[in-house]
Amino acid sequence: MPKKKLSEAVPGGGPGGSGATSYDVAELAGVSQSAVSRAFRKGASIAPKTREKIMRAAKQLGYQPNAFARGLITRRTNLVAVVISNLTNLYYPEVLAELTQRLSAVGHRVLLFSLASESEIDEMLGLIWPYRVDGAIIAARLKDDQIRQFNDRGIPIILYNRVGEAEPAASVACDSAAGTRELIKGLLAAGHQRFGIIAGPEDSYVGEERLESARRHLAAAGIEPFLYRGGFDYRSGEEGLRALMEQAGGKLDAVIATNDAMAMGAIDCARSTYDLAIPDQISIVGFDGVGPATWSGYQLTTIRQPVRRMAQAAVDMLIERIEQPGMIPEQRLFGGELLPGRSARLG
Amino acid sequence: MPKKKLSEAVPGGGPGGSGATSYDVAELAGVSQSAVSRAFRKGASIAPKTREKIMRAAKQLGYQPNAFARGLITRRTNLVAVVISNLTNLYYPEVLAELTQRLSAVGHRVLLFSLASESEIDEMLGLIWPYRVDGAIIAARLKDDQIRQFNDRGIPIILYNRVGEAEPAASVACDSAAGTRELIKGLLAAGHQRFGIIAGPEDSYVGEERLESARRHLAAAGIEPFLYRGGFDYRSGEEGLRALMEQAGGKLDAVIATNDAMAMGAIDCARSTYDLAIPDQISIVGFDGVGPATWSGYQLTTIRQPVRRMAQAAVDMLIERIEQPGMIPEQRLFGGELLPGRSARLG
DNA sequence: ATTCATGTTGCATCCGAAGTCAAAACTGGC
DNA sequence: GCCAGTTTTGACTTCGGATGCAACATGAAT
Repeated sequence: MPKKKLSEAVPGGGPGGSGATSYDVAELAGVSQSAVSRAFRKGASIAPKTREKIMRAAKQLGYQPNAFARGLITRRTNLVAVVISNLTNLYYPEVLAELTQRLSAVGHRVLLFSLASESEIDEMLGLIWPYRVDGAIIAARLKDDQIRQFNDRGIPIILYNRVGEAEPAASVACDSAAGTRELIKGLLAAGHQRFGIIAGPEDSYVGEERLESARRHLAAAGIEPFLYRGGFDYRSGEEGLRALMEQAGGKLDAVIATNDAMAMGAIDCARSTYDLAIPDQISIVGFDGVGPATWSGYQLTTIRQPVRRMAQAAVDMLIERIEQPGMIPEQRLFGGELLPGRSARLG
Repeated sequence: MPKKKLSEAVPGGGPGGSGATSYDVAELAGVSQSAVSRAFRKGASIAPKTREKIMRAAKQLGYQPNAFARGLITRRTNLVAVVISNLTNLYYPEVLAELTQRLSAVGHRVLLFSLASESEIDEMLGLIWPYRVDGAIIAARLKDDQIRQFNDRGIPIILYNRVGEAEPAASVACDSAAGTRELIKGLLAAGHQRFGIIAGPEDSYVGEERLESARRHLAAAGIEPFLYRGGFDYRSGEEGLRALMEQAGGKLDAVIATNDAMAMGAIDCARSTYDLAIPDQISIVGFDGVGPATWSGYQLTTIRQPVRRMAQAAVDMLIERIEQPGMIPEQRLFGGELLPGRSARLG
């Protein structure tokens, strides 16, 4: 009785029960298990008509190679971890959708992790390791030692809109500084004098970059802006506008919000609470170019991140680093597109 | 030489390289591989101080059990497939965030699939099978034969805001009919006479339910509404309002949009194109209760789906069915919450 | 017909953890 | 100190597919 490892009779009795294995297919096709394995590996040494015979048997049994068995032996899992800090942000769903589809297109599956707070990262890493992912795309703030853990394990990662500090890490980001500079150049050219900034939380990398850039360019024009710190959400925008108006004694020419959600909050607040006409009485700009920014109720003046290109780049870079480990981490910075909108007067 | 299967010297030389196995830990701790395995399985027969010794060795090597090896032998992968048709919808990111976090909390990982179009489902199923997921949560429209494939393979699924037709399937949904009835009851009580409906695409299950319910309740009051079919997005809402105004000869009392995004589009269009005051000159209602619905610029009158409770229920039901296969599929219908908002006059 | 190159095939082994089972190490009672 | 009863332990096998290697088939060249 040389045949072994044949799965039990299918419980349901129907064709293609859950557990057809390569041995089952081999038996039905009258070949060895190795042949079945080869039939499913493109480029393997197998006669076309044998493959065809095997494929026919496989289809009949509803056989699909077990990714766990395959991953165990090949050490390639075709899994990519995607870590996104807060999904309820308006911006990330778009990124996630792009990443998921592009990763699928190149044969990888997405293992999704979302964080309720950045402090959960270490805990989450412990959940990633067992799955031996081939790589990771991370849109959350990793500390150097966390990046190092990936490097030590030889798992390539791409940071999305973040960059490593001491530890080398490949990254894809939108040029926040340049985008902010464009906006400010326009606002200054249009003659705005009294500026307010609605910034994000201090632990946001892009938020700080945008804030920093805004301050620098305003300072170059001899302007000291009022500042409010929010949480990147709509309510922070409303609250921020109120706070800034207070600080500025009601006289504010322009408000720079470091993302669109806050800009929209500021716009609604300016209209409803202060009865200001936008952009005639006050200019408000955002950053990101999320969907609602182009809604006719807002028509936000903002910088649109080239999400599709960025996602494509992240996936390409990751695959490249998976195929060819040990490459020097590359950093790609994308320029955003200025959406003129109608929420600000630009010169 | 009885010791075998020890991994090579760690390439990086650092502690905790990528490939520590249970054999490595066993050697370092001076025990057998079986002991290591037991140390990581709660409830296994192992002396507390042996476990401690092993855990220390494991930590030193950065060892984490290989989920692929474990999954292969236990036939439990701790993976749950989550399928979401279009992520760029405002509603689903919230659902996804909830699902991901709750699944994590019960020890499951999310394998995410997103669809560019519903026609890709068959293709996507082929990508799911190899991973032998323990279960699936599906917010996309499955045909009966697709549901059957899950049933045949013994993979429990929960349909989210969808229900099976002929084929039995567990599901979690928000009661669209009841929610719509509430809205219409209110609108009728406030004396609205001329109604328009901005519906979603015909292949949306919830969309059709809401439309159907709206028509029925209006018919009961002897009202025949104008109808426009959109695509569930903001632009459809704008376009829809325009189309309805045209149909109604500019005289429209109330507009029922079958989701919030379209309702917001309709509101903006009513204000900017027709210069109508909301809700004084026209009432507009939505459905879902997405984030922007409560923004002060909209304050949408809508039905909020209890997303958190629904996600929790979906996860609970799924886990239950994973632990105890063969249960009769249960269907849970949740009532929504009426958010009065300020976009409609309700009686 | 013989030889050699090329293309296919099957056998045996491996990946890494989990579980079975029998042997070994404790435990307490006398 | 000995014995029965209970933990605890390690050797061995298993999950399902991939792959090196040797055996085999095929066809062309001699």
